[in-house]
Amino acid sequence: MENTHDIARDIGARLRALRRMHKLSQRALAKKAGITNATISLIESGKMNPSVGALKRVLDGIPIGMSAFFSFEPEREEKVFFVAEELVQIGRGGVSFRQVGGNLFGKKLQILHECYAPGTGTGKVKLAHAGEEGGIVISGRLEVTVGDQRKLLGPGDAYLFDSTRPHSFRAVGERECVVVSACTPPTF
Amino acid sequence: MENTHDIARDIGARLRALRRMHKLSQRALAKKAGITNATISLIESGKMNPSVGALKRVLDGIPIGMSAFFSFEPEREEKVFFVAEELVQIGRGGVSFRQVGGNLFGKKLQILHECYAPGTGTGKVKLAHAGEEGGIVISGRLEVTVGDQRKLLGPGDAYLFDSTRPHSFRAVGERECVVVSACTPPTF
DNA sequence: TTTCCATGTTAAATATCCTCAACACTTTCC
DNA sequence: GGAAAGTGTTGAGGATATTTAACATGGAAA
Repeated sequence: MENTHDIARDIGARLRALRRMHKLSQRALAKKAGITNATISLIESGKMNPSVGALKRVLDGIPIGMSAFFSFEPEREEKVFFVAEELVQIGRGGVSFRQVGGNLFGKKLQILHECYAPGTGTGKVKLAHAGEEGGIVISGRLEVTVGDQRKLLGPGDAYLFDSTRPHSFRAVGERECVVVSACTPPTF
Repeated sequence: MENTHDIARDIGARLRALRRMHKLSQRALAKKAGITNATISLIESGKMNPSVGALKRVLDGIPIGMSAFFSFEPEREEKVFFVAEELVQIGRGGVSFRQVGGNLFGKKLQILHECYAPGTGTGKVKLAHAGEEGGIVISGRLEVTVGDQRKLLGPGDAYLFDSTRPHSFRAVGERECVVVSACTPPTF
């Protein structure tokens, strides 16, 4: 459980890194943002939780969008190849999600190797989140529901839609169902 | 110039739409988020600027990430399902690319069902373009070159990298190689 | 009808953010 | 050296977010 304090420190670290990356002093940024340098100091040192409005004004001064800010992370060496065993397991129950890349912080693309046991799925509650997602069925039969549309897909069939539409997945038939899917931006 | 009030109303509208999409009452969401329903009411009606910490906790209750929340926008109607025959053929030579969705104008995600005849590939010239791409090998063996790294991938193995790095693909061995890949943004 | 439970809104009190002003420190320039 | 202007940090107080506890409305069941 991530508490308010952790969030503040996370925000602070991101802001400090970004500000330095743009070669701005706290005062310079504060002036562009229309707030005081003290606020920026407090935010960066993780000593307070800025309001969304205040953060927005600061980010406008850099400039960077809210969405980009929250998917930002200081650079590191990138891992490119992943053998099958390295795909991290993030599913549970009858559904198994194997993700390419362990930490997608700062990434724009999430690719999953999904395996549904017969009759299992994402549950009754529909998912809905920002972004776009799609996939291709490799084997088995997958029932996909998007908004009020529903369709049964077999091997070679595919789907692609805006993730803000409520959606759910369920494997039907007696064989397990394998799907390769992609999301942008990552949602887990 | 966007002022604090506009931001508050924007946040409120997004949150209300998302909450209803997930069929949660203000109180139900408040309980999951660990805050009071009054706060959610005030946020949704645009009467205040929540702190980032408070917003984060609310979004955790939905759940949706910060980045996704700020890139969220209302839905539109479009084609979602594609049977195998509808995947448009855009490959040539020994390589066949079957794309999900015919016209990707305005889309952020491109998903391909790729099939390489033994020994074929994307050619000697390395590709390099904006975006990010990844994929999972379904069958056969694929040699992937990214920058000065090269690796031979088999079924279940995967790759994920920034597309600005020069890269190329080639099927090796005697069997054909099948891969499901994704790009954001689309590059064809 | 009456009661009950759920919804969203709001006033007053408390907790927190944000600013103003000052502080200590370093770098730059005479 | 000393002044001047830069850096980030902190205390006190006014401004604002958040809680507590109530209010008003609406639908469902008796």
